[in-house]
Amino acid sequence: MKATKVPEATIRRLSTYTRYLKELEEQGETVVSSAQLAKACGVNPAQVRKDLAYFGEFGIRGVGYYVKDLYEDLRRILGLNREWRLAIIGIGNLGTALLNFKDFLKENYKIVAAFDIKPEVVVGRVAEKAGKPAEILHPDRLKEVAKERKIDIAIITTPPSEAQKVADQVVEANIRGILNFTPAQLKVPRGFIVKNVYFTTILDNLVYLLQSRRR
Amino acid sequence: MKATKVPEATIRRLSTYTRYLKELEEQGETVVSSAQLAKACGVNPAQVRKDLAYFGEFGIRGVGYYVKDLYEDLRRILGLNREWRLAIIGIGNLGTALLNFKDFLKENYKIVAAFDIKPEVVVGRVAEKAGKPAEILHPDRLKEVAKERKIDIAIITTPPSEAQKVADQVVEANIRGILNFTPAQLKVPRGFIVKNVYFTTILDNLVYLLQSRRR
DNA sequence: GGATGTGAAGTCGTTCACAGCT
DNA sequence: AGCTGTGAACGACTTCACATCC
Repeated sequence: MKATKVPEATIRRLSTYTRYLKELEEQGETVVSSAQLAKACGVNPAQVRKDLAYFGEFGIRGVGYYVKDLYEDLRRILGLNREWRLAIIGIGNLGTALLNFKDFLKENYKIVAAFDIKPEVVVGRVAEKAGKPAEILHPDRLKEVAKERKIDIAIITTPPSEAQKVADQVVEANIRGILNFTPAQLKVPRGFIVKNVYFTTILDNLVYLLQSRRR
Repeated sequence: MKATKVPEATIRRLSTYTRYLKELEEQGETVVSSAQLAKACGVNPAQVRKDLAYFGEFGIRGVGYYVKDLYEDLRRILGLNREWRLAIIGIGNLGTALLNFKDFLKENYKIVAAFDIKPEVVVGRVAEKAGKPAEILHPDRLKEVAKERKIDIAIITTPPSEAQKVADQVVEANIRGILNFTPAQLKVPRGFIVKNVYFTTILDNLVYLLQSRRR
């Protein structure tokens, strides 16, 4: 057990491990080794052990890890053992998809609000897709609603040109976490955290790899 | 100019640089320094120069880089100077969003096919959103259609449980690039490339950071 | 003068290899 | 005997600092 800073990559992998552990648990497996976990998640066995070592000792030498215990420990470590309340800002195609996307979201994530500059325009689209009338709010109400509904995280799916302005409002509303789907580089004050989901960039990346290996 | 392997992170950043260069060009700027580029993209100036150094010398000492030239050089390096033909497999909420998502996709990406196991079920949804009847094909036709339409990249947006099966069909169709939006760990033979857009994982990551800093 | 290009130093993350438990 | 936990070796990427060139 250390107090060292935990690499970002470690957290990403812990998240992957939990998914696999959940599967194992559903299959009734009780024990798993670092080697097995590593293979399933495409990493080195020592890496698995190192990742866990940042947070304590979870295994039994000569045996492995108890699936259920490790699963629960990891969920606790990652903060997935409590509810996180999300708002989606920018109800275009992507925002709409996310609103309807509950299947992909783990149970501990709850979408509690949706914002768009043109509520009246987008409300129809969401309604027809969700099968019930949806409530879309104007971003000017962010601060008020954030407090009222205890929003933890803002997901930004506006056009890139609007993203920084929205981010400023999010900060103003004191929502500390931002998941940014736009390619814009958001600037936020210390204490706020932005994570980017650059799938455009990842696509570019894929293209580079494809292109550079046909030599 | 070196023949060393280029770090993945470098490619990601080059992609970011191109976006900023495009902006500069539109604003009529002709020259940019590594310091300016670095600031806009949130990295170290030396990093910018190192990234570029993998591919040659693009700047003029004492001056900086010509915006237009660098933009075009980077596009060429990344392989963005030709058309890439995409197929989307799995026309649920996310797949539908991507189909309607042309605004986010650069001009050189073209969606040329959409697949789903239940074409008749999803076709209505896409049609009404796109404003014109859409053609949704059954994945069994992947191989045939891939050849015919020269599909370069498959974007997988099926439920996680179907992802590996679909990936096998993609490989069978000899589509070399896969952009995987599911949390499944896809196994493909050597020569095929998978890139993951784990936004679920990134969300977990954000939660960890939020949770661990409130101490 | 001033900004690039780059070896060298530094930092961070991964893998090895083995001691330590069960 | 077997698998974890971990210091040490390794490797990869980043940052520094300065020589180089316009």
